[in-house]
Amino acid sequence: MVRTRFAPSPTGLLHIGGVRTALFNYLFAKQNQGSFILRLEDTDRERFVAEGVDQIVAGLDWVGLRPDEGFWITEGKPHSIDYIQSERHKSGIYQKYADQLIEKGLAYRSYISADGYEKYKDRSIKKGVPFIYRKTYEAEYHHKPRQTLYGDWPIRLDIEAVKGYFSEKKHPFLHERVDWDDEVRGAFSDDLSLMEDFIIIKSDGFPTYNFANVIDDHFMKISHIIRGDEFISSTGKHALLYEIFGWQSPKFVHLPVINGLDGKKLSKRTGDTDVLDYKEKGYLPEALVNFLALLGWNDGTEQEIFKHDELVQKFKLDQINTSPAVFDPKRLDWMNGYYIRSLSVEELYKRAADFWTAKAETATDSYKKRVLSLVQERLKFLAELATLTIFFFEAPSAATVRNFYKNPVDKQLIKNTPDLRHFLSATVEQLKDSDFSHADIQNRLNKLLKKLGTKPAILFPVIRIALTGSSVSPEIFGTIEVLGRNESLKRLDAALTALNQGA
RNA sequence: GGCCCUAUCGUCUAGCGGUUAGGACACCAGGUUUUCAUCCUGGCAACCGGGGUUCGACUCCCCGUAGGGUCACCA
Repeated sequence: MVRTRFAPSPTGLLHIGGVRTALFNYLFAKQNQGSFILRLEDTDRERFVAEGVDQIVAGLDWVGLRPDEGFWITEGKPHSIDYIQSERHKSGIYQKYADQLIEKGLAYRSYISADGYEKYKDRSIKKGVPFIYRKTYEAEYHHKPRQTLYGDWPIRLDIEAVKGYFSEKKHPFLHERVDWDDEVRGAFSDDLSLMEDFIIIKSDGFPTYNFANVIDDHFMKISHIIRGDEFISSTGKHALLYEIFGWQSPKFVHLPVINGLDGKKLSKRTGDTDVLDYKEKGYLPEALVNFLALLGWNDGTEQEIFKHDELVQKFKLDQINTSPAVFDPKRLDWMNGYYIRSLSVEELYKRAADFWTAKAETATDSYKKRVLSLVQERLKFLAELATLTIFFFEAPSAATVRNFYKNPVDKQLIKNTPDLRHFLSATVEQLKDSDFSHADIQNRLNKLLKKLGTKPAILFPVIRIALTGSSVSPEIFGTIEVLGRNESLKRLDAALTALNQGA
């Protein structure tokens, strides 16, 4: 039975890297008809951010990674506290197993203060020796208030004792090293003499990550630990703990990091913002998911577009890459645009509901849908909708129109200086009797082209400026059609007036 | 610094001893009645370096080099 977990710490927001990790856990679980579990690792009471919890939940919900079990299930269902470490801590489970280790002589309460520890560390560094804390230092360090209340001092694992323990058991390797396997990178072997007596219970009584992780993964029957590769270096500690407790270790899977375009760790500047920022900018969750799935994984073919179900079906652990990937926002934009283009207008209309300008509010649904179908192919993300469609809801100002005629951007309009007034009035004349269907507009404008003896590259920009107050817009016939008879003729006339006033 | 990981176009990547080193994004050029976009066509562009192993290495091994991770009472 495959059981994976995503175990974020609410010390900040849910970022891109976290979503990718959650995604891979989710995909692997779903593919194997297993369970995807969401666990909250909130043992760091000092850096706890309450809003972080809601944001993580909202972020996962938005990208559609619904946990099967966890401190949050789905909307409407109650939260479960069984997956919140601070709540589990109340049951005394972590302390229980720490006490067990103390009884066996494999762990000890460490009476060295954080300051004292630092002193030892500095001393070692000066000597040029790696700093590896051992129980023997305890004797050297006579801290006065040795008999303090329970819980005031941290508990450390006694590595030397552990070595002895496994040595007595004639374990083939564990008295010297811990061996473990990574499903994507292969065998690892960590030298125990290089592992310090790490803390398993902090002085505030809470377990450390290294300890809580092992206890929880064991009791939650996690089969595969899929996490970022920053955890590779602490996995030896986890593997050792599993051996000590005599528990079967889950499989370890470490994912390559995601870097920014500058090759360094993702930062705010390079795209690692709150996932919900992507929602606000109008990225489609399925596009983000598709994009993220391809960061560190591919199915060996040239396919790049994978629908949700396809990802679930095709995802393979052994196809995960070992080298870091760079988050390229342009590629995301392309993929998002691709997904937007593949939406039906009806669906796009639903998705785009929050992205219209204020002026668009009064427009009818059908009008907005027609506008949408005109701009759909040029949207990279929904937040672009407002600026791309503003002229469909608001006539350009006389000054803007005048300025575009005075300082044209279009190449042909710079080279040639048509009689603007004549062109505009001829257009009005030509369109006056049109039924304003796309075909008829096209037909009439083509006739006009002949009549004026000019080229599309000259006439159309002239019309475009009058209609949109811009040198950029969707194709001209469609724009006129959607704008409709009244508005089109009105704007053409207004442009004429603007020109006369400017002269 | 110790331990560990990684290394194919600018980017995501295919390759798993013999290929004209493939695809996609980006970029450039041309085409689709005008712009931008879409779409189509074409182009530019890569095996970090040095040793081995081998008839033959992008592929395997070693050493460099570069980048990254980690050395917390953070996860």
